[in-house]
Amino acid sequence: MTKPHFYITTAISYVNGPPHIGHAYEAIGADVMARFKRLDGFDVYFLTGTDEHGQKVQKTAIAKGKQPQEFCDEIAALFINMCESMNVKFDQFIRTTQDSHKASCQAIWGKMQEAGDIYLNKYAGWYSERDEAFYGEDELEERDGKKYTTTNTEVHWMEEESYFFKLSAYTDKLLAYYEEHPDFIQPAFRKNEVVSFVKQGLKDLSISRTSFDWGVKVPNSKDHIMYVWVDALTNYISALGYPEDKGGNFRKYWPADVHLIGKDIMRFHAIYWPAFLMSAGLELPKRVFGHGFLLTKGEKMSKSLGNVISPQDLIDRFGVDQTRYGLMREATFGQDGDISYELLGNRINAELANNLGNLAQRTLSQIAKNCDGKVPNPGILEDADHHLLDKAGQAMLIAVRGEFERLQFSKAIEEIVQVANAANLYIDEMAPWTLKKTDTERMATVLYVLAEVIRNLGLIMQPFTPVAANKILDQVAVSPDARDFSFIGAAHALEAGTPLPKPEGVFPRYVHEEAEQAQEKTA
RNA sequence: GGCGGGGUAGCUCAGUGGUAGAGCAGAGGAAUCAUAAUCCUUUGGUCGGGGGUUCAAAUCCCUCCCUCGCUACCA
Repeated sequence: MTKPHFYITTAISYVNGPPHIGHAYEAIGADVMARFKRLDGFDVYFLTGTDEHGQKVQKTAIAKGKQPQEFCDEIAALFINMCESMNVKFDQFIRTTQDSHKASCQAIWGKMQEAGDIYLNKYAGWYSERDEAFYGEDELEERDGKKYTTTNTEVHWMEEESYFFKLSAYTDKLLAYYEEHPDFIQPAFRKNEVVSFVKQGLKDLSISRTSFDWGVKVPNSKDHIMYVWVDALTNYISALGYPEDKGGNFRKYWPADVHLIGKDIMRFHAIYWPAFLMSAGLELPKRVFGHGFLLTKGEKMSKSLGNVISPQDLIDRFGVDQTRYGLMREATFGQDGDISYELLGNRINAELANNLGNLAQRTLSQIAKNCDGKVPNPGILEDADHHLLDKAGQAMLIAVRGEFERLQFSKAIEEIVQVANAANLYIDEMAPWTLKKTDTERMATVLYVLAEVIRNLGLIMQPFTPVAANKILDQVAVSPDARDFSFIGAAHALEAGTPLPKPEGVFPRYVHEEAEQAQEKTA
């Protein structure tokens, strides 16, 4: 039986600076999704990488006395390290300076040209070198006979020969596509924005430059290089081997199931990219999902405000699993979310340490002490037992899967937390510590049911907290080859008598700095 | 300016005509297996302002205020 395929991508990160929390957030989101799908029986391909061309990169490199490629190598390494430190397991890290990528860009360019969608003309306008962008007259202000952008960078009038893409020809085709594929753009409110933008009518797009040379050469042209979009967006297929497809990955994984991107680049993925693909006669991705940004105390993070929370800060403070969980939990994916050390710390303590971690610890330590350190032998199950087991089995998987289909990670976690809640309620009602004195058989049954719930929780938590979830599974002696989601539920329940290792906490409480300081004072 | 979201408990949000809800935070209690964790109870809101329709409005209509997003070539 062949597995269904699932291809997920993040945006490729521009190498004009080291990774920040936003990059980590997106990478973790994609990784959580990829892990879920792998565990749920899919053949997953997860792509991320870096966008390395452009005038800004070239200039920054030169300013630092480096060759552009050398500079890109350094920054790309930082992004790869960030993924590793966040336990983000991609299948490929693509870089747009790879030869294979360049060849792919030239191939899709050729296709678009064959379709008659590329023509040569002149692009003229007010250009800011620092921003690498043209500005409209209305976006500028004049001082001392010079023109400046609102961000206070000087602009010059520039005329440049440029290849154009006939985006205007795709207005109706795109609108029809959105209509026929209502889930193509998500969240839904982003779709509305895109549709209303396209409805205004689209202008042709300048897709080449001659003013610098750090980019992919336009086929059969001496001095044109491709400009951003054709180059950057093509990574999603160049990574799969388009056009030769020697490894068969393109055939296998394209079209992508999800392009996971930031809300700020929605337009490029929901308009330009589909138009390019239509022009080249290629299939369109199934879904483009724009996530929100992370704010802190309601404000954008910025160096000048001094409120930057870096990926490394979070790992140092909370740990990798906790950081992944906290980010996926605290914000609704698709909307902006507020994070702070306090919010994340509270969330981690309330849900991971107190609710889930302590549930495992209190159950397993009772088993260790009172059941000879083996999976207890259950007697006849009562209604309450069945009820809890059902809730923690297929029902939980189905509910969580439903949330994953919509990339609602926070809601998925809510479903899981509810099960842990129910288990805490159950353990208090059953009070196995009392049964120990009155009815050891019933105690064994209760502890068995709880161990089984913990097994299911360990399984379902793997996408979010891979290391800790697997430690939990180790503690209930689940074989490494019995950890995908097909093992959730009663059919693969724990076997009585299986020896268990000594229990150990997996989600330590986070002690807030304030509390730490207070402790030092009293000490 | 145009178009589109929001404004409900301290915080995050659910709730589209019929006695105001959840989680977290706060308060009190129970229990003592456990990571001072858990469980129970509980304080707390003229549902942005005003007007209207209705037996009845957070929910429908009008108006005003506030806030956020989109409004093309940095990514």
